[in-house]
Amino acid sequence: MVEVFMTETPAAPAMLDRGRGIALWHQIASAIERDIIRGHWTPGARLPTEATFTERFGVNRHTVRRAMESLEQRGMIRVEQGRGSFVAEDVLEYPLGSRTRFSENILRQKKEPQGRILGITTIAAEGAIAAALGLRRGRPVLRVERLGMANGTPIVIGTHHFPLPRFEAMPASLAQNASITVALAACGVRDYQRVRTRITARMPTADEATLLHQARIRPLILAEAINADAEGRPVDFTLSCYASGRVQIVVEGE
Amino acid sequence: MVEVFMTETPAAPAMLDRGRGIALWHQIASAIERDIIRGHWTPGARLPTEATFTERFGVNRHTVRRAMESLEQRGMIRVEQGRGSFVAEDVLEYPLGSRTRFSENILRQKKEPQGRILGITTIAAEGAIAAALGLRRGRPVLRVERLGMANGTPIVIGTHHFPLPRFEAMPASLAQNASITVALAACGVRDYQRVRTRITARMPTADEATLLHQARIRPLILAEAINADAEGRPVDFTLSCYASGRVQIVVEGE
DNA sequence: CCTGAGGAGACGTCTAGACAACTAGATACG
DNA sequence: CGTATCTAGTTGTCTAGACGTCTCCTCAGG
Repeated sequence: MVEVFMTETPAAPAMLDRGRGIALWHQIASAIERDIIRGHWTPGARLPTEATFTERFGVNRHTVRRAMESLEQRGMIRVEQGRGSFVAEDVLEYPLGSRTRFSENILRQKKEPQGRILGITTIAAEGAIAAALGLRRGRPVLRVERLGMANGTPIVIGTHHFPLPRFEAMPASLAQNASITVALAACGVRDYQRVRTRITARMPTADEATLLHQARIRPLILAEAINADAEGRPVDFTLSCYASGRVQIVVEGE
Repeated sequence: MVEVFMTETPAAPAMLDRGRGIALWHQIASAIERDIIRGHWTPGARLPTEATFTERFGVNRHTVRRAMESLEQRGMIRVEQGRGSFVAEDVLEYPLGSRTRFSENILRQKKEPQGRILGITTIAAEGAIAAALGLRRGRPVLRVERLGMANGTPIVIGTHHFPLPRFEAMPASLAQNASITVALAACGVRDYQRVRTRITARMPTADEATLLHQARIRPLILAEAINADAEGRPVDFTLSCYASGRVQIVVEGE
């Protein structure tokens, strides 16, 4: 996770009004909230430590902890033992339906979708991949690893599998536009639909945690999905890893 | 409010497992929760004091306070400075619509409606009463004060005003059945509808607080309503006081 | 170069005391 | 009999210290 330390000083100790009927912890919470709303710290940014706030506000550490607790209770910040406190980030709602499209999902929530191709390799389809795509084991498939982002914030790592040679033109398209939908169109698949999605969760690898800008202790949401073309032929078998702290899967009735 | 002190002892200090990785405050909160769920304390009952729990569990008062705070956060209990902690009570949803009927509202939420007539007097209609009922000032009206309950718990004090002599048979009916709807039917009004409802809030008098089993610091929700018969003639002008901690008015579009 | 251990930083828990603020009940006075 | 005051009970706030637990980074050894 990208952690930002702002240099501007937030609310000064002078702001605290002892004996005015408003608890110190409440004043401190309000001051921190004001700075968050004012943009001193952006979503995801790490807040100063308890010790720092203790010094700044000139109060006991437990008083600061009481203030932080109230902010966390309101969903404004996130406190993690051993790591620090962070400004809460918006949780993205990610609907999974028959016509799931990454860019559309992101645009619908007024965010800018971006994609970055992490790697393209050709592998032999085995096990679940072959089964899902209806291929004989050993047949070649194009494996595309893609990082999906919303407003520059990593959201999902998608590992796609496309049968070859049908989709051999994919790499050329992806080189110009990191959109799976556009690349599929370039290969003659102008429309496709979700056949099935399976959702589970697991802990991320170090690389996945780094790519998704999340703590290694934060689980991933995994979605295993099959997409088919208009004729019902499987075109894509995808394994997606979502940053669980930042994405919430919404499964609607189909 | 009726406050009940159970004689049975809840979770004993022996239940606490120090050094087992589960925080003491969490164990205490779970023990209290278990006793609430088990029925040791009924909704509305006052819980033992912080000092009592401190003794029972053999821990510091702040540890107990941390446990109580977590229970309050989950809506399981209600903590009031200077008074004590109470088991939270279900909040009754009370819809106000064109066909508001006390008994139907209560039954719809699977509770047993009860009524108790507090008093019946004849007064001269003045001010708002005369205006609302379309009467000349000074005309006699029957004033009926009624306590509405759900499962024996007081919900509302309703002060009804019925024009005389049209409703002179009301007392006889109410003597047998404390139902306003039944009494109106006995006087020939088989159906009626809400004309208008005005909602506001105020602090209760000592008597009202006692009747509604609530603290004097807890405000009342007031509803001022006019009901009319099928011909549109006003039949009832009602002032209702609802226990705000136990009732939530739901106003639907008409 | 990779892995493990150690140390430093940061939050979590528990104890303890003191005083503030609120509430309820009892008592006294008009 | 009603009102005001006082006292005791109960929760709220703030301070303070000590130690536990988690995380991350650095360094040393294989």
